[in-house]
Amino acid sequence: MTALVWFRHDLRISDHPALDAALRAHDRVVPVFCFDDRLLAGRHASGPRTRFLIECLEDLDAELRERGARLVVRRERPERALIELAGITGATEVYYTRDVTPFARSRGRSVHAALEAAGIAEQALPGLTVADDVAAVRTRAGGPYAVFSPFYRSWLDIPRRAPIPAPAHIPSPPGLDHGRIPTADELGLSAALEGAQRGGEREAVARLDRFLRGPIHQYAEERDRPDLDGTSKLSAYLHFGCLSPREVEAALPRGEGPQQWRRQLCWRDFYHHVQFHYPENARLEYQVRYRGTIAWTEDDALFAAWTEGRTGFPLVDAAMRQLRRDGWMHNRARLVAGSFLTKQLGIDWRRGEQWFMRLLIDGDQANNNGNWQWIASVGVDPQPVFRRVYNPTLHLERYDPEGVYVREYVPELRRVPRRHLAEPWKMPESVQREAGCVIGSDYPRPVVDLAAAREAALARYAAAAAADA
DNA sequence: TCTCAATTTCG
DNA sequence: GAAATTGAG
Repeated sequence: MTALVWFRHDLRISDHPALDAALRAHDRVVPVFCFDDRLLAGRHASGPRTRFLIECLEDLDAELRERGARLVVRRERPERALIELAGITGATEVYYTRDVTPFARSRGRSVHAALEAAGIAEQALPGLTVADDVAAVRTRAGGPYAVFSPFYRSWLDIPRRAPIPAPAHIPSPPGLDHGRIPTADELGLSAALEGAQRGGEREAVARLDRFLRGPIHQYAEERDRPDLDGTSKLSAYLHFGCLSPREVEAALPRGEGPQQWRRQLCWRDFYHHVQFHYPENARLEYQVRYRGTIAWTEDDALFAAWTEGRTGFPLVDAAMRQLRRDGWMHNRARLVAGSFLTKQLGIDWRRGEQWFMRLLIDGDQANNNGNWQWIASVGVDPQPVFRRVYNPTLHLERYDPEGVYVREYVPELRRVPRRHLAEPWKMPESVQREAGCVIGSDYPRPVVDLAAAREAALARYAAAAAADA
């Protein structure tokens, strides 16, 4: 008997419950990946992320080949491709990893209908999150969670399954047209980013090992420092499932750093929980009082200054240029950049969400949407608005004290003395000339006045809440 | 996972 | 007088 394993963002062979279950129940297994135009050209299409995906698939195919199989690739909707392949191979069942996003679920329903009509069985297995079935976690009152801390406490108590080792051999039917992984050119993708990470399970494992041997032990102290290499940079690998979150958790050593990092893994599970229970969050504010009530600023010039990293605030500009150069941004920088767009500039969080999705190689619907709603103060885990208006000047002093991060990504500021880095517009003219950084020509003047922008933001939210009441 | 300013503590 | 702590928003 033959089974199909439908890969999506679970591009690994280690701790893959669906692959494991298929191998246990069937003599032959056909691993399949479908390039779906709805994703490649959809609202959240992304050249950098698709490039990373291609690398993940090439690596997965190499791992499968070492075990006697090939990745079967189709440029077709899974509703069609899976039925066709089942017909050719005589497969009686399709195995896949359960997903939570609205798109994955509606596509899943189409696939389900097609498989049912064709008389093919299906098996959905866990593997997307640390805890199996995060959707099932309930508060005492019986509802889904909307606050992180209590979710975290419950999450710690969820029983965990043992990680499953990678299979040694994957028997696959011979003579199958396995297709080909398209190249970046064939998909019409623009040039690769300068600093992008390389996709694939083997690269992911190497990075995880490096992180676990060193930086994770300083993670509690260094995680908010974009100038240090203190974070795991595993987000893209987790997004594409090159790493199993459960297996990663099981591999963590003891200590405060690992514990803090595990808590970050829980944020990921939390946002998957939220995405499952509140699919409308994909487009609407979780907090009903802010739906359609905030008077966002429609200013394309300001938005462009933000995306291009020329707001005049060094930390924001470094963050936005890091995104463009590397397809990745440090988490603390994401919060500062997100706070700046939505609060100080007063621009709709959805525009920021979309921009991030376009460039982030770790761009993930559940996490990105959850974090944007969080920093815009319109989502779950609510806090008073004023608590999430971050001051980019103070954040620079605190989290990039020597200016290493800012100087790396904003070369105009490289020769600006340390004491003027946070507020370069206050540099005396002689120092500006000396540093080769004349404000207004070499580096932009600040696009807003921080104190006034903060007050305007608080007023904007207060007016929105009042309008709703 | 804040910010700002007032207040207290310490050398 | 600077640094740490506290409290309000």
